Amino acid sequence: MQLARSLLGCVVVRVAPEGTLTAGAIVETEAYDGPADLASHARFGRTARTAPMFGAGGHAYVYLIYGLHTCLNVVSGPEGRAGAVLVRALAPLLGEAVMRERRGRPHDAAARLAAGPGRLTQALAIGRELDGHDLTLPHQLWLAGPPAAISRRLRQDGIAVGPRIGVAYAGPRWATRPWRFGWRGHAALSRPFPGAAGEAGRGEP
DNA sequence: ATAGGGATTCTC
DNA sequence: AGAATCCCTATT
Repeated sequence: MQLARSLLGCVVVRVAPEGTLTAGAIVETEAYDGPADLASHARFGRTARTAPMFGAGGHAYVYLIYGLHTCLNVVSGPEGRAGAVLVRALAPLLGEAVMRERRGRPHDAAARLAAGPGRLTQALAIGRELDGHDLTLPHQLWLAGPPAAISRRLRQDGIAVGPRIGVAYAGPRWATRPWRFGWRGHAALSRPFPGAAGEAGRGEP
């Protein structure tokens, strides 16, 4: 959970094989724990797919969801201890035009280009070939610490906390755990946080 | 071998 | 509200 919080404001840098550079600041994350966490892919123990989750921290865990979308995770903790943070949304910093072209949606607002785990990986051209990739080295895909200006703005706006998305199957105990973190009020959030100002749910009688 | 389901997104 | 889509997991 510490990692999920501290990743907010950090910059994801991607250099695609063609040399195309894209980058964005993380505005939303979700924490997933080890085998005890019934919402985590680690709940079945170590398998071929989830092996990176059990590996050394600072590496990527990239998987395919719903047969169509790719999700990027940052592995946490020491080797042997499963855990990862899903990166759910980025605020674009570099390569907006490239992201828009990759998304194939010319009319999308800049802040929406990487708002959501699937959109994010599409905008940065992150595929399963990067599964297990070391994110601490400046090669292909890596993480940079939060720039001072971004860090300052994040501090001013605050961090919103809420339950994780799409994990109802894990049962109430795990589905309601407040392990989703976001830059409060940011336009690049994948969706609003419950109780967050500015966007209410359905009207209440 | 095969069935069931999903850390999503877009359109109707 | 519902489809698209395919890999992973579990079961036979």
